Amino acid sequence: MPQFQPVKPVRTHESIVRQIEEAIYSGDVAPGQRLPSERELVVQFGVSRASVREALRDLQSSGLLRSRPGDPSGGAEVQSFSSGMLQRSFTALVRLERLRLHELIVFRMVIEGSATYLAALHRQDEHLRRIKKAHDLMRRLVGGDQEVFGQADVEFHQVIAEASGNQLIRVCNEVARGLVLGLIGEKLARSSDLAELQADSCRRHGRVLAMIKKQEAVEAAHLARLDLAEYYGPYVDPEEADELLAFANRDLTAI
Amino acid sequence: MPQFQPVKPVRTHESIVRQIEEAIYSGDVAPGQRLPSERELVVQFGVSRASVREALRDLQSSGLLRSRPGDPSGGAEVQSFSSGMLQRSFTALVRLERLRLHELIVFRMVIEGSATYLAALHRQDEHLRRIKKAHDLMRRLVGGDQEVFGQADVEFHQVIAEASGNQLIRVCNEVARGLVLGLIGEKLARSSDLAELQADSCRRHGRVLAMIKKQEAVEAAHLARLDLAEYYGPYVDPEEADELLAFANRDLTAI
DNA sequence: TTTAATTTGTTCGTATGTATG
DNA sequence: TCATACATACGAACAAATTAA
Repeated sequence: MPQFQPVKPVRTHESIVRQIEEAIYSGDVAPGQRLPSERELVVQFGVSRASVREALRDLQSSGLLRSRPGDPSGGAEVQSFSSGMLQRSFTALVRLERLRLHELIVFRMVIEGSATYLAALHRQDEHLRRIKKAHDLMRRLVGGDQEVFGQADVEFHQVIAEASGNQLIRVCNEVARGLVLGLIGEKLARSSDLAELQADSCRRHGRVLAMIKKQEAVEAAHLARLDLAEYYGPYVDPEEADELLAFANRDLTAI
Repeated sequence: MPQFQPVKPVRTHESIVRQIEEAIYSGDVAPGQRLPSERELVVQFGVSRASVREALRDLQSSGLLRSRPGDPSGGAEVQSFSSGMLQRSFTALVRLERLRLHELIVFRMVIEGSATYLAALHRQDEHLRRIKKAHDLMRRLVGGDQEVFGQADVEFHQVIAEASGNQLIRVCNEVARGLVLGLIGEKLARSSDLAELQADSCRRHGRVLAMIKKQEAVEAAHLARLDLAEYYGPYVDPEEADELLAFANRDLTAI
């Protein structure tokens, strides 16, 4: 007897999604290029307009396409990767599972620590220059608007993540940062001693920068984790804050 | 003059998606519960069925809903979180950016190393029992079918990730493993010296298990990274394999 | 086992808003 | 201003699938 495989009915829009996905991933249509118009796809796939639209909606939801009305230069545009889709998935995890801030910060420490470690090893002069530039900007902005200061802060971490040379780490870092700020961003901006927080942050970032410059990777990662533990510690329970500090110092306590 | 904010036209399906998302995230409808039927939603939202369907398609694409035809007990079912949506996002990153296997393995080492570290600290007896059980099963399956052996292997890593107590790390570990296996899974299954590979894997896993049992977290993480570096090393360029080994030994070389 | 009811899946036709030349 | 090509949205209808009487 032949071995039959279980089948499940394949929906119209699903096979459209699969074909378009494959066309994108195979490089048949590159980011920036455009698909045929909906009416043209109706002809090519031999299905109704609604089915084509549902397939396109699926692909737009997952960030691969973007379409807007009244664009005569073609149909939906293939998008290059953006962390938006990942952000949405992680947000679903955080909100569905009711994750605690403590857990997000541990994850952030894992990713940022590794990013910093790799950045210290692989950094180019150009990276170092951009990190230093972001740090200088932060120092000049101490005492000012938290929104603006935060942008320089983000740039600092972003360049380090880039310098790690690992896109998965870079993207995860970006997402993790967004998740944490989504939970306590407004609380942070309304701190009474904002200027002092900013100054502390600058000092700690400076120490990380120095270790990256000296290519002392383990210590750079340690300081990066410590930075996060101290920065976000006030927003979790005291015993959780202690656990964050212990996790930050993991390598040193082991020696 | 008042400060006007830029606006962008909001699509019909978008505001439907937002409302349903909010209903899910606020706990108004919990996973397992069902939304009203499409025709009922048409009435409630006051839009056409096509718009409702496009919104539902969006939410199904992001994994929050699932609907199937002919179920009189209600409409789309709210799903609990699954890593499927994350897997899809990461796959898009890997394929759009043409990521190399080396990069995936480094990411996997970061996550699995941290998971193992945390597991060694937080493990309960129940975790230890399940890890040991998975390891015993692996040892019995050496020399057998790689598919079956692989399942026990996955269980081993899965329990460790659970024992870490961090869901973000657990999910990332699951996804990262899927990505790597998606790239070299079939290559691995067709190895000539499969039994030897499996035996080596068992030995290394045993060492990790011993360190988790002794709660020596740093060494457990080190061995977990080393396991991956040695296991996947043959599938990347020689100099990349050396880099993986160096990354695995990072803590020890620093001492 | 059959039937009826309810649901999603799919199609067609039509009308409208929007951007480009 | 107009013509054109596009996405957006609506309404009605039928097909297919599932469940329960």
